[in-house]
Order: sequence, then structure tokens, then C-alpha cells
Amino acid sequence: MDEIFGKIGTAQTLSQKIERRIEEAIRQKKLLVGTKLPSERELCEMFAVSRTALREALRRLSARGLIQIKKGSGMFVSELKIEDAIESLNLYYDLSFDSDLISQIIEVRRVFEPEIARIAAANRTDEDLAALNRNIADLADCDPDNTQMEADIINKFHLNVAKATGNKVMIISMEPIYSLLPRMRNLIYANVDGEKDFTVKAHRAIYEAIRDKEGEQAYKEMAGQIDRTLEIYTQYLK
Amino acid sequence: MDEIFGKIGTAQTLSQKIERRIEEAIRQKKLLVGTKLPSERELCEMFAVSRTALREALRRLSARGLIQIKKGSGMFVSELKIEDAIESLNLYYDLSFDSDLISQIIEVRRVFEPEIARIAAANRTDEDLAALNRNIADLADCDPDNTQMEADIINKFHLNVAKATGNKVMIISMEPIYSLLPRMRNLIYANVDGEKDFTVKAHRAIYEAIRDKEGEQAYKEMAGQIDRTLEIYTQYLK
DNA sequence: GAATATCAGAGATCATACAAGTTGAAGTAA
DNA sequence: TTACTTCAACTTGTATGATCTCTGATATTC
Repeated sequence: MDEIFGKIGTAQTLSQKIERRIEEAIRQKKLLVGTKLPSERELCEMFAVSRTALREALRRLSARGLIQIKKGSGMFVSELKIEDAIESLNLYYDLSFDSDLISQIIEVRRVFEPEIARIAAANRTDEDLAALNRNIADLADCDPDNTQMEADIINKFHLNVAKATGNKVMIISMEPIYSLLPRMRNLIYANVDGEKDFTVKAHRAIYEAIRDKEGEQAYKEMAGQIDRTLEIYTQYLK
Repeated sequence: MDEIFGKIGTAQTLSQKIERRIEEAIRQKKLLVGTKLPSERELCEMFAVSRTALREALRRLSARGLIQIKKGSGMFVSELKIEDAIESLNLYYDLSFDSDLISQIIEVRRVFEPEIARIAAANRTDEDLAALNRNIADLADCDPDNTQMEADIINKFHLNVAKATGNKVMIISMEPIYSLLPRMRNLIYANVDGEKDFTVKAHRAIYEAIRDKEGEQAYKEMAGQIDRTLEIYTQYLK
């Protein structure tokens, strides 16, 4: 009997309904990437709503990266970029950034990255290898005092290892984590001096193992590298 | 010299500037979670913009989960929920869903989940254990023909294992993957009959290993379980 | 005191107008 | 013809004012 008086509620606003409709169309590939949407005025007529309501729906869709709005020319269905999808994760991490998070990140890396290195050793292409090699060279050339750049290069290296697995899911899982590393740098590398040679050597060892398709070796080298990071961090915390 | 004639571009629209301003305030904790924002009209005066521009900025912020808008009462800074942050990742996966993605997901799970199980065995609390136990019970009770519910329960079990690690980053990394599993079910479990007993037994074994804090055992059981999934999937593809 | 009615303030929607960027076709000069 | 200019007809962006609906607090009624 209860159903009779079930919720009618203002379930969602008009603009939300519009948003859903368009989102669904995109999800179901009824609107393909690159498609130009009808103009605002046309959509208003089609949905029979005001421009205000319609535009707010469009603003939300563009905020989420589903469509791109170009002033003066029109609106287009855009390919949802990984970066867009990860953006909000980054924000989330950003807002909950604390020392707890740092150690949790290291723990995750300690567990996942060696496995990733192993798979990368099996699947890497020559292009992957070239990219990794470039990272190593950049790292060696880099000004030892420029810890910012050093950290950036190292992050790129690790991300490239993930890419070398050829597994998209792997990349997406790790990317938000790597994007946080630059912030950790200030804490971690602050008290470390003159260890750059060691860092270069360690990363070169990872590279070589991947190059030679030595999965087990890649696993070990990566594990060792992260253990070292963990050590430095623990030391710093004291 | 090129910089002289570098882009001037329409840097950003007015509503985007407003969005940034408010976002920055939230990021820098100048606006704390739960804070009620000034009303639309007030904000218009403060920023010296029209309600149109302001509202579009607010729509974007709410679409991203940074603020919550309650009709009739006001706008509030909201705690960015993990679910919101993961939403767009889900969408991304959704749009790029194909058989390639399925095998990549299984590969990732095969690598990550046993490690997760090992850590869970070390860190699990009694509450975690209770939740896992409930999942097992539900799975056993579940109607064997209701593959939908069965898959849901299994997913919850795996997510609860991730939660038992006590590592937030671990959960965030795995959650989007689990959320895709229901879609895979249709493909994977479609051709499997009368194996429910085995499934229950396998998951109970994982549970018991975690309960007894047998990390290595948990690792093995989880690996075995996913190997089996992989097998079924491979078999189905033929 | 409790149920009801009223009302002010909030966001939601609408309609209209104008500003400003983009595009392409028509027009013009060489 | 060819290259360039101009301009008109689009597009989205911003502004304004009116109205609708929901919410929560206050006032009223019994």
C-alpha cells in the first residue's frame, strides 16, 4: 500500500534531467566523439526548455569533460581524456593530503610497482624503451640542485614503466598516485643530499632489466628502489 | 622571440574565473566543509557579475562535487566524496569498454589483489572480518539462478578485502575496477553452471586466511580465485 | 501545547536583450 | 584568376528582471 504515497519529490532539477539525457546519448554512442551538437537555440526548442536551464546542463557536461564548448563556433562531443577523469581524483587526494596519505601511497607503490615492472619487462616495446632511456639521460644531465626537475623526471620514468605494460587500466590506476609525488618531494627529498648518483644508478638498473626482458630482475630492482624511498621517508619523519 | 606573439587567447570565460576563485578558496581551506556560501544575489554583488555567470560557475562546482546546492535553503561546501571523484573514472571506463579492457582488468586484478589480500590479512580489524563474513553468508544463501546478485556480493567481498587493508589509496585505486565487474558478469558467468559451491568455498578460504592473519595463504587463495576467473573468461572467448 | 497558516528568503526557470568571437561567402582590387 | 578585404549571419557569453517553487521560521488558531 505504501507505494501509493511513495516519493514524488523533486528528484532532480530540470537542468539535471537535460544533463542526463545528453550524457546517456553519449554513453550509448548515439552521439559520437567529434559530433557537433545543435546550437543552444535549437536544443532549447528540441527539449522545450529555456536557454538558462539548457546552458546550466551544458556547463556541467563541459565541467565533466564530456563536451567542449567553443565560443563563437559551437559545442562538440569530446573524447573524455584520462586527465579529465583523473582530475577529480587529484582534487580528492589534494584535499585529503596528510602524512598518513603519504605512507599509504608508499605502501601501495611498494606493492604494485614491482609487479608493474615485471609486466613491463615482458611487454615493453622499443618505443617504451626509448622513452625510459631518455628519462634516464635527462636524470643524469639534470642539475643536482634542481630537485623539482629531478623529481619530475623520476615520476615520468615510473609512469613510463606503467605505460610499458601496455595495460591501460594499469596506467589509469597509477597516474593519480604519480601526480601526487611532486608534493611529497618537498618532504622527502628535503633532507637528502648528494645521493643523486645512487638514484641514477638504481633507475638505470630498472631500465636495463626491462630492456633485457628480465622480469624477475626488474621486480627486484623496483622493489629495492621503493624500499629506499620508504627508508628516506621514515628517516625524515623522525 | 616567439613569446612576444604568444597566445593571448580568450584565456577563460568569466564563469570559469569565478569557478577558479571559489575552487581555490576551498582547496586552501579558506572555505571549510559545511560552510554555507552567501546567497546567489550576495555573491553577484561581491564578484560584481551577473547571476547568469555566477550560476554557471556554481553549476560546474556542484557537478564536480565541491559544493552542494539545496533549493530553497542555500549552497554549502561539501566534502568531496570518493564516489564523486571516482564517478568520472567510471564514465571513462564505461566509454572505453571492450574485450581488450576486460582482459586488462583481469590482468591488473591478478597482479594486485593477491598482494591486497596479504596486506588485509595483516591489518584487518574485527569489523572488516564481520563484513567479509556477512558477504560469505549472503553468497551462500543467494539464489543460484540470480547471477546478478551473486556477482554483486562477490564484488562487495573483494572491495571489503581492499578496505581491510586500511589503506585509503588502495581502495580508491581498486574501486573503479570493481564497479566495472557487474558489466563483465554478463560475459563471464553466462556460460558457467553449477559452480557456485566451488565459488563459495574459494571465497571462504580467502576469508579464513585473512581471519587467521595468514598473509601468504591469503595471497595464494586470492591468486587461485582470480586465476580461475581468468580461465573461465578465456574459455568463454573461444 | 499542537496543528495549521503565513511569509520571507533561497534557488530554479523563463524571456529578452545585447556583447563578443567565428566562419564563410560575397565583394573588391591587383 | 587570384589574393585580399569586408561584412553578414551564425555561434556562445553575459546581463537583467520577472516569476515559480521549495524551505524553514514565525505567527496564528484552536
